[in-house]
Amino acid sequence: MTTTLKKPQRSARKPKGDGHLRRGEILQAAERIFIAEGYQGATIRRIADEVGVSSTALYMHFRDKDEILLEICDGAIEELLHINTEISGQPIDAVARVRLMLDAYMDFALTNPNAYQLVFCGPAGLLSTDKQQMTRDLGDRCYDKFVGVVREIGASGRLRTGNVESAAQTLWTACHGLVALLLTRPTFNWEPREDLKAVMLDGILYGLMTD
Amino acid sequence: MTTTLKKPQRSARKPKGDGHLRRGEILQAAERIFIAEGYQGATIRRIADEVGVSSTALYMHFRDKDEILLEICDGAIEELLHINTEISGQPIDAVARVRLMLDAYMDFALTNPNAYQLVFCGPAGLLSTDKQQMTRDLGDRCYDKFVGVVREIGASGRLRTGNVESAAQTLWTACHGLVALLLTRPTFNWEPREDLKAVMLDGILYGLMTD
DNA sequence: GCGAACACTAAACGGCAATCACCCACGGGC
DNA sequence: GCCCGTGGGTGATTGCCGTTTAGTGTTCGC
Repeated sequence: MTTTLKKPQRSARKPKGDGHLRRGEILQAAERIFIAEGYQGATIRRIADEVGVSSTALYMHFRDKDEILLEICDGAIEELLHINTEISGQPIDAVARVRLMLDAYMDFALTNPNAYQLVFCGPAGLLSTDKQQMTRDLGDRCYDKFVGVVREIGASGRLRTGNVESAAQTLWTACHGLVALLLTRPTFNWEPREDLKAVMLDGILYGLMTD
Repeated sequence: MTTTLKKPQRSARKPKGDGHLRRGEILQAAERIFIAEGYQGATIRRIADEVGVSSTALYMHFRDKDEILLEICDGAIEELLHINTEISGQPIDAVARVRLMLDAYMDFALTNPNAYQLVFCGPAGLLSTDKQQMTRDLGDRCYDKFVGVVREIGASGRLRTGNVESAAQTLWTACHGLVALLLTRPTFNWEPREDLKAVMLDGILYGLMTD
């Protein structure tokens, strides 16, 4: 029991100079490139160059490329979860909380376009499902916060149509559609973003719930 | 054995076909693979193998890979344009026509998932804008048909909120959001598709227009 | 001091889109 | 009957990509 442990020294051994910093450096460099140039531009070699190490070195700290980018996305989504948690606890009308959440969701997408697209717009097979598990869990927790408030509305009989789940999924996907197309088709002749957000929120909340 | 033959077994090489026949063969093979395996799976080599020619031969008939796949998408979108044109001319209430169009749009996306994702969900920089010109034009004509009907509704004072353009864009993007997430996150715990479509259409039409 | 773990590297692998330098059967003008 | 331009075709190559392998020097616990 007390002997022949595989990794006892690993934790006992204090990380020396560079080792424990490297991971953070990689994440920072990857985030810069990813934000500036998106998924296609954030190649292993570019990131490694930015850090000043060989591309192989990245595999010391991450299993593969997607793990790096998804960890960046996780950071962003944690922010969203925090926002949702805060809104969910506010002592205001449930519909107002739903509106705040959806508004924050759209703002989140527009402020983190590359992270949002990677997580929510990525073609079905681009990222393998199991690698996304962590990110998915975070997203699900955001969704759960959201459903909780919609459930309140349903419990007080204010859902105009559908059940709680279908109403929540409709609200979510509608807002997703707006920001997704704003991001992926920037050359389209869009009305002002704030106008579209307002029309979307007014319309869909009015359409699905009663005051 | 016969002599003086360099490559007697070269029957693998296709008999010479006229240029335009070969072009059609390539499109058909590409469509099969594209439908079955999506953008990532439809590589130049796979398509060329399927046709039975070298990968280089594809560049005789198409400028690059995207031109092949976009031409497939164009065919699909032409169908949608045809459907929209038919609906647009039907002698029924304008709101009913809008509903039919949106319903057809979502059906189109769900029956042509890969084409839909390539055209409407593709990350901002995946396909260069100019290569998509033809496809974009087709999409715009579909949208124009749609806006035309929304304009009728606006002209008769039945828009509850926003102007014609923002209402049309809101309706379109909301429906896009639903099908886009249904396609890209197939493992999510969705309500039945038909239920979601109904709640979305009921909700958003009720929210944006009066009867 | 020594062996093991660590942080890292150069080189290579296989796959991708795209390009290059050819090759050759065909058909019209001579 | 011969010549030759041309269009459809090819294998080799380029230059990316993510990832793997084998190896190098430094450092640390013992």
